Amino acid sequence: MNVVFLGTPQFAVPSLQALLNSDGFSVNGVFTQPDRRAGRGKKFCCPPVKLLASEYGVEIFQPEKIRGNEEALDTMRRLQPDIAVVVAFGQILPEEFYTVPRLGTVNVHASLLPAYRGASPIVRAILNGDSLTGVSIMKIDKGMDSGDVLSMKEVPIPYTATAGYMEMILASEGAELLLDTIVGYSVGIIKPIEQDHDQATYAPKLTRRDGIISWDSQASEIYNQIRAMNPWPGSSTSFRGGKMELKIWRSTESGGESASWTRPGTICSIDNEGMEVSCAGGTSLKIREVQLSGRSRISAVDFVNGCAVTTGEVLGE
RNA sequence: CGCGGGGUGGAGCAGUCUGGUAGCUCGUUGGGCUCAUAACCCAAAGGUCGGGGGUUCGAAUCCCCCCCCCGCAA
Repeated sequence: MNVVFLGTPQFAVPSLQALLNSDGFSVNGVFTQPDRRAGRGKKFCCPPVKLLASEYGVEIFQPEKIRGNEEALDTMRRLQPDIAVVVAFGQILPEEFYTVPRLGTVNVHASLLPAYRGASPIVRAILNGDSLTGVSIMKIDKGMDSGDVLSMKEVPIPYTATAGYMEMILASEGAELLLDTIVGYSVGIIKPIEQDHDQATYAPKLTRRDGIISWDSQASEIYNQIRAMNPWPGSSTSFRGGKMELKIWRSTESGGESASWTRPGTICSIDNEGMEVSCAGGTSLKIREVQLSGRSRISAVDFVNGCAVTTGEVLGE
């Protein structure tokens, strides 16, 4: 079966790899985002999908925009795919494009649809403290992740999981499910099922603001935020009147309690595991790993020793 | 040529502007105190200050080159 693949970041790599490894499929072409100047020094940087595709000698296309692009449409027709697969491509496809393949175009989405439609389903699930998520394979339609679902697989979210970790797990689960699904779909065993649109929820793209910690929240909420914003954008807070910008990479919910009159953000105790910070409602969170801007990640203990942190100092101001 | 921060005993930092062979917290080792302790007290070990070159009587500190790490921005 001929396949055209559309994807860009690391999350899409396992799916492409699975298709390339499978005997039943022939990847005729790969669409991915153009190389961007990115990173320190603004060097050109290839999308991960491009690197993998070029390793296998697959034809690569990097149109700036697919919408309204006759050349891209002609290319798609020329490749004569039986099916197209989209995994975190980063562009909205026009109808005349995704309907070119005989079997249409399917998408791998990292949530149990219709929950968390949109750009960052994994992060939002962790942010909300969910213990269950999954991957869905659905048909692309005009809406945002609103197409008919072909298959889903549930995946538990461990209590300590970070977004980066779940992304890795879901990428490989998605790849596995993708292969089974398009095989089943192509022979007619799997039928598309319409989503319950009334139940849809949305996962908007992250901004840097989502990483700013408000200590006036429950410890559990901040704990989830710290996991969800790892590895990007990280959870940050200011310190010592804004002279220091502190990122918090790892915390544990010690179940500790702080006096309810303590101002949120106050470092109420320090021991050889980290520092206990008071949060809303008398809850507290143990900070274990931090990073000062311009420096590497260090343990909270090293931070305390190096910067002469004392109890009573307040984070977030 | 995107902006910026940093590389100092095992760890994390100060000292660099205003040159004079290095300091803090923690850790390590030994000893003491204690019923006892990741607590407390005393002592010790441990650094060619990222690398190279230059200026100087003298460079962690000033000048030039290189390597590595990180934050922002994308």
